[in-house]
Amino acid sequence: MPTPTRPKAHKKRPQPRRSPIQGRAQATVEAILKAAAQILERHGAEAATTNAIAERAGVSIGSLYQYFTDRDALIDELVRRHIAVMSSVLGEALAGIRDRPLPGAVAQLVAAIVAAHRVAPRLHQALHQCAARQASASIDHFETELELRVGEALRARSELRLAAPELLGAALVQALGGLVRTTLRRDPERLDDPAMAAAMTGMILGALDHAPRHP
Amino acid sequence: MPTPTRPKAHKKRPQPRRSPIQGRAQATVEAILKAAAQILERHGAEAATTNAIAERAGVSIGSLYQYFTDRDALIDELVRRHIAVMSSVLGEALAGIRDRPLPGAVAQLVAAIVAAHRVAPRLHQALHQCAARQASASIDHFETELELRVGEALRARSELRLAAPELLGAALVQALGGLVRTTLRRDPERLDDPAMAAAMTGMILGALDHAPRHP
DNA sequence: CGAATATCTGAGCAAAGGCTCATCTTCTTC
DNA sequence: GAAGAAGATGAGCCTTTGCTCAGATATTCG
Repeated sequence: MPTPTRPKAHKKRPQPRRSPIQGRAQATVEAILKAAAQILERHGAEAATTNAIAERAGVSIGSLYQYFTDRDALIDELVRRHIAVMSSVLGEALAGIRDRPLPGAVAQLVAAIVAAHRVAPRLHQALHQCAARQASASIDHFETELELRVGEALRARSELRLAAPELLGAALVQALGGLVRTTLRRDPERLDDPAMAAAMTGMILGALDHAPRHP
Repeated sequence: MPTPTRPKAHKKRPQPRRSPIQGRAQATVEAILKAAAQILERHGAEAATTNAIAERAGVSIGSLYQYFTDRDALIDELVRRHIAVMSSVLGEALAGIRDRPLPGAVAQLVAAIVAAHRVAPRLHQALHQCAARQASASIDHFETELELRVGEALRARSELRLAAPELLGAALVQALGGLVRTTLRRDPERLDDPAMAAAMTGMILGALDHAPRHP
């Protein structure tokens, strides 16, 4: 975590908030973010009021507003960190995938997507519901990037001769994402079911089989 | 629409609200529901306050609470109607699917799911965000039912010898649902792209190809 | 018509939540 | 150790929003 909480310039006021300099201020900021994440995970989006966050963090409401311009800025920072973690998990889980033969690579992709969504599923869902515009946009951006990466990877496998690898990549990521999210919400245990992973890899491999190709 | 707005018995008060008898009362109820749907579609979940709904409906806030115990009851009724429409569209689009050979049947299933989600995509999304507990539960229940239907249909095709048709049916519906919803949110036009439908049918057919089977 | 019933009205209450600011405490620095 | 900067406090302002209630208006029907 390089730059801890530099307030952002988004809506109207550029950065009317203080940056933490002393150690205790850093600790305060971390406590606030941790409290927010905990409340979101355990009690959902509606429960994450600024007063509740400050209370759980053990700081006064005034302190919270000394480092975050408003509630949305706080949520934004949380989203940023959450995405960073997911991104790193994803990156590691995807290592070396280019050099593997197709079936194994697909299995690895499935495992990677599952692993990324398992980082903090309830937080993930709560952040989605938070409806901070910037937050939703950030999550969207992250997902789009993953779609592009998969699309490129498919294009790189020239032996497949796919006519529209980008579209297919997006479709696959969105479909798997939907499946994983629904499963996490309704029956998290099920995500460990090997039959689930098998169904997912089957879908991907099958989609590749049936995809339109270049002549 | 048989029973127009009979208030529901869910939380604490059984049905402390009036049922419309005269024609104008019916009209009031319809106006309220229509206004709520319009606001949800055009301005999203947060904009749908009870006061805003009453104002748009051209009735006083008091009238609204004469027919709905609270905001959630109103949302619930909206969800009920929305699901009824989607369900009927789905039912029609699925007619005769059992007697078609597999590839055509799959294409028909894809078309049906797309058609159902196209009924009122923005309303659909807004209702999801509304977070009325009962509302989310109703939508979930509807989706689960569709999953079961697809699962049964797969089991009925005994020539496929699928080991776990129900699981596969659920996975397919959830994956397609996720894909369709994301597409509707990010780029609704894309849903008309034949390549999209092709990708979806490919995923399904492929998943069937690769699915584990009975001996 | 007139009573009874049904419908409608909208000012405003109460609760909730985002956020400010005047004030106090702690730390740094010379 | 004194001054100024950084950090922390929390009562409470202000807005929003769900919802009530006392009463006005409309409809039905003998």
